[in-house]
Amino acid sequence: MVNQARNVSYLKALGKQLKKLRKEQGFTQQQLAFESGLELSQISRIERGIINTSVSQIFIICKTLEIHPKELFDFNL
Amino acid sequence: MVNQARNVSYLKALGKQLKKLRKEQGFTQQQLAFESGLELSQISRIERGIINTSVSQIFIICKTLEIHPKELFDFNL
DNA sequence: TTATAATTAGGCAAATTTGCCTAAATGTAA
DNA sequence: TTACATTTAGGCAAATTTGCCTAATTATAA
Repeated sequence: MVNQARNVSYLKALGKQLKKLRKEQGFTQQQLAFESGLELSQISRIERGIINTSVSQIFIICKTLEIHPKELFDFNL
Repeated sequence: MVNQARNVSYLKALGKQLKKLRKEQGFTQQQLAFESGLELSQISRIERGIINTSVSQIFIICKTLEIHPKELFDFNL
């Protein structure tokens, strides 16, 4: 998939939303990484919107934060 | 990412939801593929839940179907 | 400021997805 | 059944993600 189709603006918005929800739930990136089993570097990449992550990781993150995936996609643009 | 962490049940549920919404919007897989610029085979793989697709493709599909990503994740389990 | 926590950054190999292709299987209407 | 539309299936190379690692940068509190 070429870069153009990666929808960078969406990825940025998604990352911003994740960061917001993670903090609301009182998690540091490290805690989220440890409890989800994902890599700290990957959490960071997702929040910065520089990676086009998979829906599985979205599910894993949401389960760890105890939020519904719908919440993570609840943003404009 | 090993297969276990791919959350197959979630991917199956997501695929089922996509199929439901695509039909509600009156699209065939081929139409969705053409209008979104994604591959027909990829649409099929996503709906069958055999692939762990990316959030970018989710955004692209939702835009084409004129639905909010929240709707696509609006299912249980 | 100083020390510590938290986040960002970057490289690399292995794993996985994706587009492209052809073909088979299934569904649908006449 | 027959014809046609739709979906599923599978192989392959290229593109991309992911985990693992170390280090640098930024934020926070004493």
